[in-house]
Amino acid sequence: MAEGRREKQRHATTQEIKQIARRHMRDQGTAAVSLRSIAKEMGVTPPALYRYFDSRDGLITALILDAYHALAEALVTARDAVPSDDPAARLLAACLEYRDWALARPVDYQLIFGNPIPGYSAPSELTQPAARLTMGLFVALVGEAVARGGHIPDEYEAVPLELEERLAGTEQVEGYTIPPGVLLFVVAVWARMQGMITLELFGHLQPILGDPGPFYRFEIGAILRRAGMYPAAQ
Amino acid sequence: MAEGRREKQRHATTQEIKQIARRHMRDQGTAAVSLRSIAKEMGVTPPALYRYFDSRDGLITALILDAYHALAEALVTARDAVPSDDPAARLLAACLEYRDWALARPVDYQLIFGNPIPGYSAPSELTQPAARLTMGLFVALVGEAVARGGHIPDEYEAVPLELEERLAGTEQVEGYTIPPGVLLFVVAVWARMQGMITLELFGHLQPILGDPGPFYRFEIGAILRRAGMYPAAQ
DNA sequence: TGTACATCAGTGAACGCGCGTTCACTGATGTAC
DNA sequence: TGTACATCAGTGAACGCGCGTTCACTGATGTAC
Repeated sequence: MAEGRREKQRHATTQEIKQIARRHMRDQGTAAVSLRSIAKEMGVTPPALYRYFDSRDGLITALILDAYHALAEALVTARDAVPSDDPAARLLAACLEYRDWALARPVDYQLIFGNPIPGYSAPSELTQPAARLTMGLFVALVGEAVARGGHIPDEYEAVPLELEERLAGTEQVEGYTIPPGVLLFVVAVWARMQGMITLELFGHLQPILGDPGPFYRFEIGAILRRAGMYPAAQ
Repeated sequence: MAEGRREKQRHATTQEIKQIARRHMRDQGTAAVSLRSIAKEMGVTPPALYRYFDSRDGLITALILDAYHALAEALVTARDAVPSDDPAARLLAACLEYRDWALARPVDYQLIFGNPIPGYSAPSELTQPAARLTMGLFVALVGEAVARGGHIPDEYEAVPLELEERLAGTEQVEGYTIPPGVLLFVVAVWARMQGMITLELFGHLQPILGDPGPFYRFEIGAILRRAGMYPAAQ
């Protein structure tokens, strides 16, 4: 009887608070989260929320951590929807899900990759491990793709000296060792996704490209093809 | 006597207000700009500021437009510091300045490329022309580089149909016609710069790469080299 | 099964705060004759 | 060169607002015997 009725209730209320907070952020910007307005919507007095979070910052920290984990989970789900004997297809699925998730949950995306709240930033000892989840996932996917006939494009194999030194220190990701070229390649792909998505989220691509979706798929396709990691057409 | 003493004073005060607003944004986040705190720092009562801006939103709009123009100007200056008979070197200079400017004035960068202020976004009829300045500059630089022996990498020449249709509509930029491949290539380069810079600004690259500078230069170098637009070593 | 007690979710009043914006005004600065 | 007038920067009081957080409390829910 570890999880009694009270614990369940408590958990449900906690979730409700976070859910409303996310919606407020979506509707009025990430800085608009306020305990009073959440309480109002729940039909409860503001001090009641202090039973669940010790301060407004505590709530925000929880939202940020949730966002990290939700992103990682979404990527894992997308990856695992593809048979594990086709690593290229799994990698592609994860790359495409990255954008889909960002567009579906722009607030969570901003909590991770944008200035979360004025003057506030989540303690990095909490966010760093969460951030590693996503990197680790892509590193593993590229690693598998390389093992199955893929190859890092030339330019990432010839790592410049000043970069190589640094990368030697971070060779261990998620417990297993990866060559600097792979890590560099992953970071490069990651930055490209990031760039296209933030430009799209803030409306900079639409005036030029209309729907940015085809461009995203084109760019991802181009880089993966150059790495021999694009899934064969069915 | 078009610009009398009063006009000069007025202009100086307007600049002072914006300068303080920028500093407050830098120190406490972009949402922290408040007329009252600016007035306090200037040793003036809050209503006095209404002589210069008709509301808080008006001030923010001015800051955003300033940011666009400052970025464009910085790029032009960096470009023109390189002899015009070396378009590749000019292009590279502009790409590197893009990051330098973002790091030097992160607030202005966020005003352009991030969620400026909760629930507020500048009227697009004002920002769009300003945004075009930057795009136009890169388009022109790449155009010149192509005319001087550069070439768009293969993958951007073979534009997918669904993209080609849309690009046909925006072929005119800054008054002169550009082929879809060039436009696509420019957007791709832009997105890469964007991605690396936002990741760096929010501290996501440092845990992996240490100083992200070498990585940025490496990536820009790689894409420009592949396009035959990397300046010859002196 | 029934009672006494502990736990804990939520209340209601209050605190001090900074915010954008309005209004009628004062007094200095510039302009026209 | 001197005076009358218009312009305009800035004042001070006031408005109503929503905010995070504290505190002593009530009353329901669960637990131990």
